[in-house]
Amino acid sequence: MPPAPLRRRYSAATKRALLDVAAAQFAEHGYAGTSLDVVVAGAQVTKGALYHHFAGKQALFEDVFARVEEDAAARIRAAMTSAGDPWDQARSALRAFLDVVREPAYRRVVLQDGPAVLGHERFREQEERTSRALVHEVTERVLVASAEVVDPAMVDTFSRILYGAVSAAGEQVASAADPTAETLRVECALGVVLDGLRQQATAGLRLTDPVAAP
Amino acid sequence: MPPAPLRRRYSAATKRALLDVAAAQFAEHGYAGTSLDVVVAGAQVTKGALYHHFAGKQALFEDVFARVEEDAAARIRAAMTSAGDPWDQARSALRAFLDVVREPAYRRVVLQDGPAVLGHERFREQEERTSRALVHEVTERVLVASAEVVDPAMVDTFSRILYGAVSAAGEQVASAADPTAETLRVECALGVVLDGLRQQATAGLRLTDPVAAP
DNA sequence: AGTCGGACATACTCACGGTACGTACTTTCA
DNA sequence: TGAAAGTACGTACCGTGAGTATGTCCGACT
Repeated sequence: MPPAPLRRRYSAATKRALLDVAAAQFAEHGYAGTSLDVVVAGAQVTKGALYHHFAGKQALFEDVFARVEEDAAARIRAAMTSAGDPWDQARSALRAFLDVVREPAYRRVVLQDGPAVLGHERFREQEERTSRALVHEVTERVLVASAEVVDPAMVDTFSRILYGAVSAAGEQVASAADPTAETLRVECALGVVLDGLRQQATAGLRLTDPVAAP
Repeated sequence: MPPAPLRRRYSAATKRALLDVAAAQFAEHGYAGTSLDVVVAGAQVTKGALYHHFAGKQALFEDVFARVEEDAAARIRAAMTSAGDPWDQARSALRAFLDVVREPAYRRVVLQDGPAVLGHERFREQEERTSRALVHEVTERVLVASAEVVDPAMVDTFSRILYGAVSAAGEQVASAADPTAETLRVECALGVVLDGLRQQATAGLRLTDPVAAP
Protein backbone atom coordinates (compact mmCIF):
# COMPACT_ATOMS: atom_id res chain seq x y z
CA MET A 1 0.00 0.00 0.00
CA PRO A 2 1.87 3.05 -1.23
CA PRO A 3 1.24 5.98 1.09
CA ALA A 4 -0.16 9.23 -0.16
CA PRO A 5 2.61 11.26 -1.73
CA LEU A 6 1.06 14.41 -0.38
CA ARG A 7 2.05 13.59 3.17
CA ARG A 8 5.66 13.04 2.26
CA ARG A 9 6.15 16.55 1.10
CA TYR A 10 5.05 18.30 4.24
CA SER A 11 7.04 16.84 7.09
CA ALA A 12 5.94 19.60 9.42
CA ALA A 13 2.40 18.38 9.01
CA THR A 14 3.33 14.85 10.06
CA LYS A 15 5.19 16.17 13.06
CA ARG A 16 2.20 18.18 14.12
CA ALA A 17 -0.05 15.21 13.54
CA LEU A 18 2.17 13.13 15.79
CA LEU A 19 2.13 15.83 18.44
CA ASP A 20 -1.64 16.17 18.27
CA VAL A 21 -2.28 12.47 18.63
CA ALA A 22 0.36 12.13 21.32
CA ALA A 23 -1.10 15.03 23.29
CA ALA A 24 -4.53 13.44 23.22
CA GLN A 25 -3.17 10.04 24.21
CA PHE A 26 -0.96 11.34 27.00
CA ALA A 27 -3.82 13.43 28.34
CA GLU A 28 -6.26 10.56 28.33
CA HIS A 29 -4.19 7.50 29.19
CA GLY A 30 -1.11 9.01 30.77
CA TYR A 31 2.51 8.45 29.82
CA ALA A 32 2.81 4.79 30.74
CA GLY A 33 -0.60 3.99 29.32
CA THR A 34 0.23 5.44 25.93
CA SER A 35 1.64 3.14 23.26
CA LEU A 36 3.73 4.61 20.49
CA ASP A 37 2.17 2.12 18.12
CA VAL A 38 -1.19 3.73 18.82
CA VAL A 39 0.27 7.19 18.34
CA VAL A 40 1.81 6.44 14.96
CA ALA A 41 -1.33 4.62 13.87
CA GLY A 42 -3.43 7.62 14.85
CA ALA A 43 -1.14 9.93 12.93
CA GLN A 44 -1.25 7.60 9.93
CA VAL A 45 2.50 7.09 9.88
CA THR A 46 4.99 4.50 11.16
CA LYS A 47 7.61 4.41 13.85
CA GLY A 48 10.22 5.48 11.34
CA ALA A 49 8.52 8.83 11.08
CA LEU A 50 8.22 9.22 14.82
CA TYR A 51 11.84 8.42 15.50
CA HIS A 52 12.85 10.74 12.71
CA HIS A 53 11.14 13.70 14.39
CA PHE A 54 11.65 12.78 18.03
CA ALA A 55 14.50 11.23 19.94
CA GLY A 56 12.12 8.89 21.75
CA LYS A 57 8.99 8.62 23.83
CA GLN A 58 10.29 10.92 26.52
CA ALA A 59 11.25 13.63 24.03
CA LEU A 60 7.81 13.38 22.49
CA PHE A 61 6.25 13.82 25.90
CA GLU A 62 8.46 16.77 26.64
CA ASP A 63 7.23 18.56 23.53
CA VAL A 64 3.64 17.86 24.46
CA PHE A 65 4.34 19.03 28.00
CA ALA A 66 5.81 22.29 26.75
CA ARG A 67 2.81 22.89 24.51
CA VAL A 68 0.32 22.30 27.31
CA GLU A 69 2.21 24.53 29.70
CA GLU A 70 2.70 27.35 27.23
CA ASP A 71 -0.93 27.24 26.30
CA ALA A 72 -1.97 27.41 29.94
CA ALA A 73 0.42 30.23 30.73
CA ALA A 74 -0.78 32.22 27.74
CA ARG A 75 -4.37 31.94 28.86
CA ILE A 76 -3.58 32.95 32.40
CA ARG A 77 -1.55 35.87 31.17
CA ALA A 78 -4.40 36.95 28.92
CA ALA A 79 -6.84 36.88 31.83
CA MET A 80 -4.46 38.98 33.87
CA THR A 81 -3.64 41.95 31.70
CA SER A 82 -6.81 43.90 32.38
CA ALA A 83 -6.43 44.65 36.07
CA GLY A 84 -4.10 47.41 37.20
CA ASP A 85 -3.57 46.85 40.91
CA PRO A 86 -1.01 44.10 41.67
CA TRP A 87 -3.36 42.51 44.18
CA ASP A 88 -6.18 42.42 41.67
CA GLN A 89 -3.82 41.00 39.10
CA ALA A 90 -2.84 38.26 41.48
CA ARG A 91 -6.47 37.52 42.16
CA SER A 92 -7.47 37.30 38.50
CA ALA A 93 -4.41 35.20 37.73
CA LEU A 94 -5.41 32.84 40.51
CA ARG A 95 -8.89 32.56 39.10
CA ALA A 96 -7.57 31.79 35.64
CA PHE A 97 -5.23 29.19 37.06
CA LEU A 98 -8.05 27.53 38.94
CA ASP A 99 -9.80 27.16 35.62
CA VAL A 100 -6.77 25.76 33.86
CA VAL A 101 -6.01 23.23 36.56
CA ARG A 102 -9.46 21.75 36.22
CA GLU A 103 -8.72 20.59 32.69
CA PRO A 104 -7.86 16.89 32.55
CA ALA A 105 -5.05 17.45 30.05
CA TYR A 106 -3.19 19.87 32.30
CA ARG A 107 -3.72 17.79 35.38
CA ARG A 108 -2.53 14.59 33.76
CA VAL A 109 0.37 15.85 31.69
CA VAL A 110 1.75 18.59 33.92
CA LEU A 111 0.79 17.75 37.48
CA GLN A 112 0.59 13.98 37.44
CA ASP A 113 3.04 12.63 34.88
CA GLY A 114 5.33 15.62 34.47
CA PRO A 115 7.58 15.19 37.50
CA ALA A 116 7.94 11.44 37.10
CA VAL A 117 8.65 11.45 33.37
CA LEU A 118 10.89 14.50 33.14
CA GLY A 119 12.41 14.24 36.58
CA HIS A 120 12.56 17.10 38.99
CA GLU A 121 15.42 18.73 37.14
CA ARG A 122 13.90 19.01 33.70
CA PHE A 123 10.46 19.57 35.17
CA ARG A 124 11.67 22.67 36.93
CA GLU A 125 13.50 23.88 33.86
CA GLN A 126 10.30 23.63 31.87
CA GLU A 127 8.27 25.34 34.53
CA GLU A 128 10.79 28.12 34.80
CA ARG A 129 9.94 29.32 31.33
CA THR A 130 6.18 29.38 31.70
CA SER A 131 3.92 29.17 34.71
CA ARG A 132 6.66 29.69 37.27
CA ALA A 133 7.82 32.79 35.42
CA LEU A 134 4.29 34.08 35.61
CA VAL A 135 3.92 33.43 39.31
CA HIS A 136 7.31 34.96 39.92
CA GLU A 137 6.26 38.06 38.02
CA VAL A 138 3.04 38.50 39.92
CA THR A 139 4.69 37.79 43.25
CA GLU A 140 7.38 40.33 42.62
CA ARG A 141 4.87 43.04 41.79
CA VAL A 142 2.83 42.27 44.87
CA LEU A 143 5.82 42.15 47.17
CA VAL A 144 7.40 45.30 45.77
CA ALA A 145 4.09 47.06 46.18
CA SER A 146 3.77 45.79 49.75
CA ALA A 147 7.11 45.68 51.50
CA GLU A 148 9.59 48.41 52.09
CA VAL A 149 12.58 46.22 51.39
CA VAL A 150 12.44 43.24 49.07
CA ASP A 151 15.39 40.99 48.40
CA PRO A 152 15.40 39.22 45.01
CA ALA A 153 16.33 35.92 46.62
CA MET A 154 13.30 36.20 48.85
CA VAL A 155 11.06 36.87 45.88
CA ASP A 156 12.21 33.57 44.41
CA THR A 157 11.59 31.68 47.63
CA PHE A 158 8.26 33.34 48.11
CA SER A 159 7.04 32.74 44.59
CA ARG A 160 7.90 29.06 44.76
CA ILE A 161 5.97 28.67 47.99
CA LEU A 162 3.01 30.53 46.61
CA TYR A 163 3.17 28.42 43.48
CA GLY A 164 2.95 25.30 45.58
CA ALA A 165 0.05 26.71 47.53
CA VAL A 166 -1.83 27.64 44.37
CA SER A 167 -1.14 24.26 42.78
CA ALA A 168 -2.49 22.48 45.82
CA ALA A 169 -5.49 24.78 45.74
CA GLY A 170 -6.02 23.89 42.11
CA GLU A 171 -5.77 20.21 42.86
CA GLN A 172 -8.24 20.65 45.67
CA VAL A 173 -10.69 22.39 43.36
CA ALA A 174 -10.23 19.91 40.57
CA SER A 175 -10.87 16.85 42.71
CA ALA A 176 -13.70 18.32 44.76
CA ALA A 177 -17.22 17.00 44.50
CA ASP A 178 -18.46 20.53 43.91
CA PRO A 179 -15.65 22.44 42.17
CA THR A 180 -17.56 25.70 42.13
CA ALA A 181 -18.14 25.64 45.86
CA GLU A 182 -14.58 24.61 46.52
CA THR A 183 -13.37 27.48 44.36
CA LEU A 184 -15.09 29.88 46.72
CA ARG A 185 -13.44 28.29 49.74
CA VAL A 186 -10.05 28.29 48.09
CA GLU A 187 -10.33 31.92 47.09
CA CYS A 188 -11.44 32.75 50.60
CA ALA A 189 -8.54 30.90 52.18
CA LEU A 190 -5.97 32.37 49.84
CA GLY A 191 -7.59 35.74 50.36
CA VAL A 192 -6.94 35.44 54.08
CA VAL A 193 -3.30 34.64 53.41
CA LEU A 194 -2.95 37.58 51.05
CA ASP A 195 -4.70 39.88 53.51
CA GLY A 196 -2.21 38.79 56.10
CA LEU A 197 0.60 39.85 53.83
CA ARG A 198 -1.15 43.11 53.03
CA GLN A 199 -1.59 43.97 56.69
CA GLN A 200 2.07 43.39 57.33
CA ALA A 201 2.82 45.52 54.30
CA THR A 202 1.04 48.50 55.76
CA ALA A 203 2.93 47.89 58.99
CA GLY A 204 6.22 48.34 57.16
CA LEU A 205 7.36 44.85 56.27
CA ARG A 206 11.00 44.41 55.39
CA LEU A 207 11.66 41.30 53.36
CA THR A 208 15.40 40.85 53.57
CA ASP A 209 17.43 37.77 52.85
CA PRO A 210 18.20 36.16 56.25
CA VAL A 211 21.33 34.65 54.75
CA ALA A 212 22.83 37.85 53.39
CA ALA A 213 21.70 39.91 56.36
CA PRO A 214 24.33 40.55 59.03
CA MET B 1 -0.59 -20.42 72.83
CA PRO B 2 1.72 -22.45 70.56
CA PRO B 3 4.70 -20.63 69.03
CA ALA B 4 4.23 -18.70 65.82
CA PRO B 5 3.89 -21.00 62.82
CA LEU B 6 7.31 -21.50 61.32
CA ARG B 7 5.92 -21.40 57.83
CA ARG B 8 4.48 -17.95 58.31
CA ARG B 9 7.67 -16.56 59.74
CA TYR B 10 9.69 -17.59 56.70
CA SER B 11 7.04 -16.16 54.45
CA ALA B 12 7.06 -12.86 56.29
CA ALA B 13 10.83 -12.73 56.01
CA THR B 14 10.79 -13.08 52.23
CA LYS B 15 8.10 -10.45 51.93
CA ARG B 16 10.14 -8.05 54.01
CA ALA B 17 13.23 -8.84 51.97
CA LEU B 18 11.32 -8.02 48.81
CA LEU B 19 10.06 -4.78 50.30
CA ASP B 20 13.53 -3.78 51.44
CA VAL B 21 15.12 -4.36 48.07
CA ALA B 22 12.22 -2.76 46.25
CA ALA B 23 12.37 0.32 48.47
CA ALA B 24 16.05 0.76 47.76
CA GLN B 25 15.57 0.28 44.03
CA PHE B 26 12.57 2.58 43.75
CA ALA B 27 14.36 5.24 45.74
CA GLU B 28 17.48 5.07 43.62
CA HIS B 29 16.26 4.36 40.11
CA GLY B 30 12.63 5.37 40.27
CA TYR B 31 9.59 3.31 39.38
CA ALA B 32 10.17 2.98 35.65
CA GLY B 33 13.88 2.42 36.12
CA THR B 34 13.35 -0.48 38.50
CA SER B 35 13.22 -4.00 37.11
CA LEU B 36 11.38 -6.68 39.01
CA ASP B 37 14.04 -9.14 37.92
CA VAL B 38 16.59 -7.08 39.80
CA VAL B 39 14.31 -6.90 42.83
CA VAL B 40 13.76 -10.64 43.05
CA ALA B 41 17.44 -11.29 42.43
CA GLY B 42 18.35 -8.90 45.25
CA ALA B 43 15.92 -10.63 47.57
CA GLN B 44 17.30 -14.05 46.54
CA VAL B 45 13.93 -15.27 45.34
CA THR B 46 12.09 -15.57 42.03
CA LYS B 47 9.14 -13.87 40.42
CA GLY B 48 6.88 -16.57 41.73
CA ALA B 49 7.53 -15.36 45.27
CA LEU B 50 6.98 -11.75 44.31
CA TYR B 51 3.69 -12.39 42.59
CA HIS B 52 2.61 -14.53 45.49
CA HIS B 53 3.00 -11.66 47.93
CA PHE B 54 2.07 -8.74 45.69
CA ALA B 55 -0.52 -8.27 43.01
CA GLY B 56 2.03 -6.62 40.72
CA LYS B 57 4.63 -3.94 40.38
CA GLN B 58 2.22 -1.16 41.23
CA ALA B 59 1.03 -2.91 44.39
CA LEU B 60 4.64 -3.42 45.43
CA PHE B 61 5.30 0.26 44.90
CA GLU B 62 2.24 1.18 46.90
CA ASP B 63 3.47 -0.78 49.87
CA VAL B 64 6.87 0.88 49.64
CA PHE B 65 5.16 4.24 49.29
CA ALA B 66 3.10 3.65 52.42
CA ARG B 67 6.16 2.63 54.37
CA VAL B 68 8.12 5.70 53.34
CA GLU B 69 5.25 8.01 54.16
CA GLU B 70 4.46 6.44 57.49
CA ASP B 71 8.08 6.58 58.47
CA ALA B 72 8.28 10.24 57.54
CA ALA B 73 5.07 11.11 59.35
CA ALA B 74 6.22 9.30 62.46
CA ARG B 75 9.46 11.25 62.55
CA ILE B 76 7.71 14.55 62.05
CA ARG B 77 5.22 13.70 64.74
CA ALA B 78 8.02 12.78 67.09
CA ALA B 79 9.74 16.10 66.50
CA MET B 80 6.51 17.91 67.21
CA THR B 81 5.33 16.55 70.53
CA SER B 82 7.60 18.63 72.70
CA ALA B 83 6.31 22.11 72.01
CA GLY B 84 3.09 23.28 73.64
CA ASP B 85 2.01 26.35 71.73
CA PRO B 86 0.26 25.49 68.43
CA TRP B 87 2.41 28.01 66.57
CA ASP B 88 5.57 26.49 67.93
CA GLN B 89 4.29 23.05 67.08
CA ALA B 90 3.67 24.14 63.53
CA ARG B 91 7.13 25.60 63.35
CA SER B 92 8.89 22.50 64.63
CA ALA B 93 6.78 20.30 62.38
CA LEU B 94 7.81 22.43 59.45
CA ARG B 95 11.45 22.07 60.39
CA ALA B 96 11.14 18.31 60.63
CA PHE B 97 9.39 18.16 57.29
CA LEU B 98 12.12 20.20 55.66
CA ASP B 99 14.55 17.58 56.87
CA VAL B 100 12.47 14.69 55.60
CA VAL B 101 11.93 16.19 52.19
CA ARG B 102 15.66 16.44 51.66
CA GLU B 103 16.02 12.68 51.68
CA PRO B 104 16.30 11.22 48.18
CA ALA B 105 14.01 8.31 49.03
CA TYR B 106 11.13 10.54 50.06
CA ARG B 107 11.60 12.89 47.14
CA ARG B 108 11.74 10.13 44.60
CA VAL B 109 9.07 7.79 45.90
CA VAL B 110 6.54 10.23 47.28
CA LEU B 111 6.97 13.51 45.45
CA GLN B 112 8.26 12.42 42.06
CA ASP B 113 6.87 9.00 41.26
CA GLY B 114 3.95 8.86 43.66
CA PRO B 115 1.35 10.84 41.73
CA ALA B 116 2.19 9.26 38.38
CA VAL B 117 2.26 5.67 39.59
CA LEU B 118 -0.66 5.73 42.00
CA GLY B 119 -2.72 8.33 40.20
CA HIS B 120 -4.18 11.35 41.92
CA GLU B 121 -6.94 9.35 43.47
CA ARG B 122 -4.91 6.71 45.27
CA PHE B 123 -2.15 9.19 45.96
CA ARG B 124 -4.52 11.36 47.92
CA GLU B 125 -5.98 8.38 49.73
CA GLN B 126 -2.51 7.39 50.88
CA GLU B 127 -1.63 10.91 51.91
CA GLU B 128 -4.85 11.25 53.83
CA ARG B 129 -3.72 8.66 56.33
CA THR B 130 -0.28 10.07 57.05
CA SER B 131 1.28 13.42 56.24
CA ARG B 132 -1.94 15.11 55.26
CA ALA B 133 -3.55 14.01 58.50
CA LEU B 134 -0.63 15.55 60.32
CA VAL B 135 -0.86 18.86 58.50
CA HIS B 136 -4.59 18.88 59.00
CA GLU B 137 -4.12 18.33 62.71
CA VAL B 138 -1.60 21.13 63.09
CA THR B 139 -3.62 23.47 60.93
CA GLU B 140 -6.73 22.86 62.95
CA ARG B 141 -4.99 23.58 66.22
CA VAL B 142 -3.48 26.76 64.84
CA LEU B 143 -6.71 27.98 63.33
CA VAL B 144 -8.79 27.17 66.37
CA ALA B 145 -6.28 28.99 68.52
CA SER B 146 -6.34 31.96 66.17
CA ALA B 147 -9.78 32.59 64.77
CA GLU B 148 -13.00 33.20 66.57
CA VAL B 149 -15.04 31.07 64.20
CA VAL B 150 -13.59 28.15 62.31
CA ASP B 151 -15.58 26.06 59.89
CA PRO B 152 -14.42 22.44 59.45
CA ALA B 153 -14.66 22.69 55.68
CA MET B 154 -12.35 25.66 55.77
CA VAL B 155 -9.84 23.78 57.87
CA ASP B 156 -9.67 21.17 55.15
CA THR B 157 -9.21 23.72 52.41
CA PHE B 158 -6.66 25.60 54.44
CA SER B 159 -4.62 22.56 55.37
CA ARG B 160 -4.42 21.41 51.77
CA ILE B 161 -3.15 24.79 50.66
CA LEU B 162 -0.63 24.90 53.44
CA TYR B 163 0.45 21.39 52.60
CA GLY B 164 1.12 22.46 49.03
CA ALA B 165 3.04 25.47 50.23
CA VAL B 166 5.16 23.40 52.57
CA SER B 167 5.80 20.77 49.92
CA ALA B 168 6.98 23.41 47.48
CA ALA B 169 9.14 24.87 50.20
CA GLY B 170 10.64 21.44 50.79
CA GLU B 171 11.29 20.96 47.12
CA GLN B 172 12.91 24.36 47.00
CA VAL B 173 15.17 23.48 49.90
CA ALA B 174 16.02 20.06 48.54
CA SER B 175 17.05 21.31 45.11
CA ALA B 176 18.87 24.41 46.28
CA ALA B 177 22.60 24.78 45.87
CA ASP B 178 22.88 25.62 49.57
CA PRO B 179 20.06 23.79 51.36
CA THR B 180 20.92 25.24 54.73
CA ALA B 181 20.74 28.80 53.49
CA GLU B 182 17.57 28.11 51.60
CA THR B 183 16.06 26.61 54.73
CA LEU B 184 16.52 29.95 56.45
CA ARG B 185 14.81 31.78 53.59
CA VAL B 186 11.97 29.31 53.49
CA GLU B 187 11.39 29.53 57.23
CA CYS B 188 11.50 33.30 56.96
CA ALA B 189 8.97 33.37 54.12
CA LEU B 190 6.62 30.93 55.79
CA GLY B 191 7.09 32.83 59.01
CA VAL B 192 5.82 35.95 57.31
CA VAL B 193 2.77 34.08 56.08
CA LEU B 194 2.08 32.68 59.53
CA ASP B 195 2.59 36.08 61.12
CA GLY B 196 0.04 37.44 58.69
CA LEU B 197 -2.44 34.86 59.91
CA ARG B 198 -1.58 35.58 63.52
CA GLN B 199 -2.13 39.30 63.11
CA GLN B 200 -5.53 38.65 61.62
CA ALA B 201 -6.23 36.29 64.47
CA THR B 202 -5.71 38.99 67.07
CA ALA B 203 -7.94 41.24 64.99
CA GLY B 204 -10.78 38.76 65.39
CA LEU B 205 -10.71 36.63 62.28
CA ARG B 206 -13.81 34.66 61.46
CA LEU B 207 -13.18 31.72 59.18
CA THR B 208 -16.59 30.73 57.94
CA ASP B 209 -17.47 28.62 54.95
CA PRO B 210 -18.40 31.04 52.14
CA VAL B 211 -20.60 28.36 50.64
CA ALA B 212 -22.66 27.65 53.71
CA ALA B 213 -22.78 31.27 54.76
CA PRO B 214 -25.84 33.24 53.68
C1' DA C 1 -0.39 -41.45 57.10
C1' DG C 2 -2.47 -39.20 54.22
C1' DT C 3 -3.55 -34.98 52.15
C1' DC C 4 -4.50 -30.28 51.70
C1' DG C 5 -3.05 -25.79 50.91
C1' DG C 6 0.28 -22.15 51.26
C1' DA C 7 4.81 -20.74 49.52
C1' DC C 8 7.38 -20.64 46.36
C1' DA C 9 10.29 -22.15 41.48
C1' DT C 10 10.38 -22.65 36.38
C1' DA C 11 9.28 -21.67 31.92
C1' DC C 12 6.82 -19.24 29.05
C1' DT C 13 4.02 -15.32 26.52
C1' DC C 14 3.43 -10.90 24.84
C1' DA C 15 3.41 -5.99 24.54
C1' DC C 16 6.30 -2.25 23.65
C1' DG C 17 10.26 0.88 23.20
C1' DG C 18 13.99 1.18 20.42
C1' DT C 19 17.22 0.09 16.30
C1' DA C 20 19.12 -1.20 11.69
C1' DC C 21 18.51 -0.81 7.27
C1' DG C 22 16.27 0.01 2.99
C1' DT C 23 13.88 3.26 -0.18
C1' DA C 24 11.40 6.85 -2.61
C1' DC C 25 11.43 11.59 -3.24
C1' DT C 26 13.70 16.06 -3.18
C1' DT C 27 17.35 19.25 -3.51
C1' DT C 28 21.95 20.58 -4.91
C1' DC C 29 25.43 21.42 -8.05
C1' DA C 30 28.79 20.58 -11.91
C1' DT D 1 20.29 17.94 -17.08
C1' DG D 2 21.82 14.19 -14.69
C1' DA D 3 24.17 12.26 -10.91
C1' DA D 4 25.28 12.67 -6.06
C1' DA D 5 23.80 13.88 -1.54
C1' DG D 6 20.32 14.40 1.81
C1' DT D 7 15.70 14.19 3.69
C1' DA D 8 11.67 11.79 5.24
C1' DC D 9 10.02 8.36 6.00
C1' DG D 10 8.66 2.62 5.75
C1' DT D 11 9.77 -2.29 7.10
C1' DA D 12 11.56 -5.76 9.75
C1' DC D 13 13.58 -6.95 13.65
C1' DC D 14 15.51 -7.21 18.64
C1' DG D 15 15.83 -6.89 23.71
C1' DT D 16 13.71 -6.01 27.79
C1' DG D 17 10.59 -6.60 31.20
C1' DA D 18 5.85 -7.20 33.23
C1' DG D 19 2.73 -10.67 33.85
C1' DT D 20 0.97 -15.76 33.71
C1' DA D 21 0.36 -20.80 33.77
C1' DT D 22 1.81 -24.68 35.82
C1' DG D 23 4.39 -27.70 38.63
C1' DT D 24 6.37 -28.89 43.15
C1' DC D 25 7.88 -29.12 47.89
C1' DC D 26 6.81 -29.11 52.65
C1' DG D 27 4.81 -27.89 57.01
C1' DA D 28 0.18 -28.39 59.25
C1' DC D 29 -4.13 -30.43 60.43
C1' DT D 30 -7.24 -34.74 60.78
